[in-house]
Amino acid sequence: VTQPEPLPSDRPLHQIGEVADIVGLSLRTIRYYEEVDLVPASGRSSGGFRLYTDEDVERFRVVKAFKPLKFSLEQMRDLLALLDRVEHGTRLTAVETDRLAQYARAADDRAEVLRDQIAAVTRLSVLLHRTARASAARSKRA
Amino acid sequence: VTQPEPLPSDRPLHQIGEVADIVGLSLRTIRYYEEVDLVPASGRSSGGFRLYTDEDVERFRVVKAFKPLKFSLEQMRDLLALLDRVEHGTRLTAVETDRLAQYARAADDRAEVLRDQIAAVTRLSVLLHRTARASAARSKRA
DNA sequence: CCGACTGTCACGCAGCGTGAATGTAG
DNA sequence: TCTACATTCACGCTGCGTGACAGTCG
Repeated sequence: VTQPEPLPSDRPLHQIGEVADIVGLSLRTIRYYEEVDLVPASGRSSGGFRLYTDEDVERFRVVKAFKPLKFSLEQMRDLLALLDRVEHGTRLTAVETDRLAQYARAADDRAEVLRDQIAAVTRLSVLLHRTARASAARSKRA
Repeated sequence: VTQPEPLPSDRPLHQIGEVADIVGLSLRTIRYYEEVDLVPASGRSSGGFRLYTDEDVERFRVVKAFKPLKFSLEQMRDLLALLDRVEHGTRLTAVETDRLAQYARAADDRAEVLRDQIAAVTRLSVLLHRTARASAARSKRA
């Protein structure tokens, strides 16, 4: 009972500026991701404009989400490929499933680091606020 | 009723490797921060080794904490200078106090962005875990 | 035909990593 | 004297920013 696949002609195609607005990446970054073979455009207009499907947009979202995790290009490519294959209903091998789980754990670990950073930043922020207030109070008293 | 300042000779001096271990920065990074005039060494041994005071270490901690906030070098230098002056008991002008408060608010804003990133990462992590589990289950069934 | 959008170079910069060759500390 | 730690070049890399100049879209 598979859903009928929407025809390619049904899918809206986006040009680069639209994608940039949607996902919040610069044009340069989007082009760069193509340059390094991370998220190539699905097509080109007759005049040479890059055209992206909604799936492409989703890939950009994934990349953006994983960017702060500092994975290597190699790893990002691998991860995107795995997700693509899952999306297309392809069966993953045990090894691939394992890699997916590893990425998930790696993400958890790095998220932990990010949380620590936030904690440190927050502490400093509090200190700054306090210092600023104290400094303001002293100048009032004078 | 000022506390008697501890003599410089009382303060322990650290060489670069020790500092690196304490704050968790690479030697290269520490030298780089000196190169760009962010945290210069307080002194040098007779043979040319960089020597750092506990205050210097604290400055490295501040820089490290603010690193994920992506402030410019200019801003980091300014902030460190302000904190130094506060530390030394120097009165800040109203303008400076204001800048301090602005940095604090900027830190809050950027921390917010970091939180969003973590949320996005977490969502993706959950998805990955789930996908991996589903994939594993299917291969078992086969 | 106009203005907004996009294309491809190509240079530049931050923030380090990574040697190599040499000197210092204890 | 040994060796662990430090020094200064200096080149390399990633991840884009930022024009410049030309072509495309509607």
